Amino acid sequence: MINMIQKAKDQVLQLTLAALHRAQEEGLLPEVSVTPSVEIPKDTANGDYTTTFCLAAAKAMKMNPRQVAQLLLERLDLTDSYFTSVEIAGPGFLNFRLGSKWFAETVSAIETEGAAYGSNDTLSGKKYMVEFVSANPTGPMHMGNARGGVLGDTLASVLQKSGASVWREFYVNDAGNQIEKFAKSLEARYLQILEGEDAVEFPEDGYHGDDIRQLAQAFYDQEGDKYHHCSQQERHDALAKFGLSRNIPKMQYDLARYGIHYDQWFFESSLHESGYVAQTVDELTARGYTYEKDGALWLKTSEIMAENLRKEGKSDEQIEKLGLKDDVLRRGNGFYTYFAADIAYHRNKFAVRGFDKVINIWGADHHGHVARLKGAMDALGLDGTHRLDVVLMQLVKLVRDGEVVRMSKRTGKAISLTDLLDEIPVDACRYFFNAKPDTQMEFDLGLAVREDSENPVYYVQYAHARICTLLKNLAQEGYAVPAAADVDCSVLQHETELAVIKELARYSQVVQLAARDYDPSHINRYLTELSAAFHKFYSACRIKGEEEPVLYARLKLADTVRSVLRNAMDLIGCSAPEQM
RNA sequence: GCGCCAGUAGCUCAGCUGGAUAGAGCAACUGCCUUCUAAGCAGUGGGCCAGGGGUUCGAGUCCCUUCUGGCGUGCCA
Repeated sequence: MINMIQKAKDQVLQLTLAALHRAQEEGLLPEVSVTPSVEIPKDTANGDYTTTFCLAAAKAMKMNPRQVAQLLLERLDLTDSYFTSVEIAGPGFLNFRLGSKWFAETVSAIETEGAAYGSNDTLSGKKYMVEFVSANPTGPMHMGNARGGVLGDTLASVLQKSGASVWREFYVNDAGNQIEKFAKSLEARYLQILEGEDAVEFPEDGYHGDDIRQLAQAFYDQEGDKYHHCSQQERHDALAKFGLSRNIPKMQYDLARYGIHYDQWFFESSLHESGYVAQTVDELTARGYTYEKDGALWLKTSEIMAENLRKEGKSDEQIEKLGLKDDVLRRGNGFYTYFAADIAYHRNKFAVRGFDKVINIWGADHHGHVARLKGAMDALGLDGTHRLDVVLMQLVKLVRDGEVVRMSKRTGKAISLTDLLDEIPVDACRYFFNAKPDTQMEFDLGLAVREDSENPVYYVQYAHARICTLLKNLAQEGYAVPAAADVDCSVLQHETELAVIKELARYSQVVQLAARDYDPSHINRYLTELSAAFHKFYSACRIKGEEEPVLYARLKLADTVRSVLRNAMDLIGCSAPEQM
């Protein structure tokens, strides 16, 4: 849990405040209530760390920022600190430059922490669930599921690295209307096999994909005409059960090919069978949040949401304009809606299984559902507003030869996740889909297929492989990687060497950012930047043939990069090959 | 109509929640392998940060507004 960036920042803060107090004791500067902020300049010409304190405080002090900076500068004592110099720059920045003490500590910290390096305790003790993909088991998964799978899995890893205990879950929608539709579609295909294509009409709103035909055929191969003349209910049940028994393992298999494994596959049907859905609806009724109208039971969604919006400071007029509507929980025909089951499911996550925080990865087309579900949790006294977070992921736009490819289960023309996996290496898929959730992505199939050395993942993998070979070669010559304690970091003076160490130090911060933003793409960018820093170092500095202190220091540096690259590649589920 | 997300180089995207001259990768062009992996490095060209107002020492970042794209607004899931 060592964060060298934070340690450096804290020290800049302390040094600045100490100088400020000295100046104040001497009566040269007035008291102000401005907290110094410490930043890392984009351009290292402006130092390694900088504080804008003088700029921010000058106004309150009614003084010139540079004048304030000068007074502080004269009172800054860098003895035994991480820094070797400070200077005033621009309108009044105080720029600090790191010295070898910090570099040595950084290398040593990474060695000490090993595979745990990068972890932090910001979420320690918290019980998280990440629910992701949860694709309908009625057909093949599509590109959006691929994105959601990668995103959810990596996010879960990032949260774990931040100290949380994380449960990965797939919600199987094996109940309700779409299962009915699934059964009817299978039934039509099954009867077509028995009676001929023209004898049986296919339902207009059924699933038209070839996978349905194949499932019906497989069912026929197994059961023959056993379900030809039975009751429709019996046939439906048998077909749905058969279809799911084939589709779910298929999904598990495909996700496993991506390196995605769940702690639990949670079945919607279990909530209905145990009566938990009915109980949950009763609980809402008991709390006064439901009413009956037109034979159906409704949830007072608009009332709950309006209350939440008022808490956020929205005016009644603004709320009025939203045209909030209530939702049906139990239909006129007595069946519970998907929404009712979903409320029960989330109640189960909080009330039964006790997760502190639940994160759902949903397609952006479900965004209308977010506030309603949170509101329903609030109504149940489970504080959905703060404990339920939904990451909305923009759908992937498929493009082939400049033409948009629509993905729809019904047309049957969609490129499935299986096809994708057959065409593109897993590492490339994981790296590509591990992108910022809320931007629309364009996936060019033509490009993806021939994506090899152009893919940024290879840039990172190459850096890793390069180091591994290097270490092997040096080992053969009798040069083993030294312990950090035996390395003299002060010989590392080249700009590229220092840049590598600064990059290495950023890792835990990056993990923390990814966890905070629910955006694991921070890790991707970091990997690219660390690799770039290494490649630059490698081009600028030789290792073999150097004087021993330099050779060993650089060897240690290369090995440290290797370990952090490996660490971060593991985190996002990409392999780090030792040779390419 | 209302709501959510987005608009930054030719393309794909960063920009650490307001800091210094807006950055990478790809594509284009120019150099660099008899010495640790050239799947690399160094360099060149490329920008009204969608438009307009505002807030302040300072705005790609915050507020208002217009435009463009995606999605949503079911007794579907």
